[in-house]
Amino acid sequence: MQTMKENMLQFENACREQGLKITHQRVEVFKAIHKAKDHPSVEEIYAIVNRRIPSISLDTVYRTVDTFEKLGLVSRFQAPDGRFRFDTNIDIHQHLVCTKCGRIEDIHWDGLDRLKVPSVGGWSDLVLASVEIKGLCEACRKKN
Amino acid sequence: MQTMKENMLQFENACREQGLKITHQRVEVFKAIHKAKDHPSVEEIYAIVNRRIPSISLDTVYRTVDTFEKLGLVSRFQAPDGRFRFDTNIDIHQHLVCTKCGRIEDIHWDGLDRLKVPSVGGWSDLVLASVEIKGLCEACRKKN
DNA sequence: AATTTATTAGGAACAATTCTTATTACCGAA
DNA sequence: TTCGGTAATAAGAATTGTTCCTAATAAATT
Repeated sequence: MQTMKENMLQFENACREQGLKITHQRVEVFKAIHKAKDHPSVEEIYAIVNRRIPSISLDTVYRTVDTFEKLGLVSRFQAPDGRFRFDTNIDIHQHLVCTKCGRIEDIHWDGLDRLKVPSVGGWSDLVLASVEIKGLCEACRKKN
Repeated sequence: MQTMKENMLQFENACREQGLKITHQRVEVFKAIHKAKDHPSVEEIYAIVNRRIPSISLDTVYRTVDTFEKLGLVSRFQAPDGRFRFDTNIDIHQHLVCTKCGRIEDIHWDGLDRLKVPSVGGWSDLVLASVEIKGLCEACRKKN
């Protein structure tokens, strides 16, 4: 577990290495994603950052989040509703998705790690990219 | 492995059971998905069916494909490019995705079947929904 | 064949994302 | 510290994928 200060340093170093400018916008977007625990969408990140930089444009959030993904600072995946969602956890790509409300939660599936990704004729560099498990979350189950 | 004739019978029976009309459009969309082996998108299905029914609208393909999914005749998933793709194979949800060209291939991951989906506090009815493995397909590897 | 009712075509509407262009601001050099 | 070159940004237009709306059409039932 890293502190926010450590995260910021890591972020700034990654930018310098790549010759990217450390802009106000990038700093705030980075912080917003790191603080949010619920896999925010671009729209949600925008709403958060907008409170600190009212002039920021949605497009900037899109571009910034793209940049961060290329730097390996965040991971991106598609929720079943079709929107991109972002995560500072770039290792775990196993998600629980509620079939009712769409809520997404990270999980760690013990045993899956130990399983070797199968080799398939012709294909190379195979890497397990994402695992999605569907179910009913606590809140939705209680509603019934 | 089923013949197309068997598939058509299964399709027609499923429609009758649900009180759905067996329209020209539905028949052609069904055939198109079954013949295509490459997880066609709506746009691609439309292009194929359009050759047989030039007047068909894109919206009809969307609706039809929705209907088929509800009947359990096809499965739908999201490609990394964000578009829906369809598959007549409704059992296997393990896909290889080429990081270069986006090509998608079904695979069967032996061993994954035997793994029990983990139980997570609060959540219920958990079902493994999809597994995505990224890599480089043969064609793209040869290009390098 | 006529009637009923689901389905369709066509285009408008919508939502998420990307593109365009003039303006701004980061950062290295003076 | 100030300045200039250049990457990054704001704003909104454009694009893409999908869904909605309505009058017209065509399955299935009689």
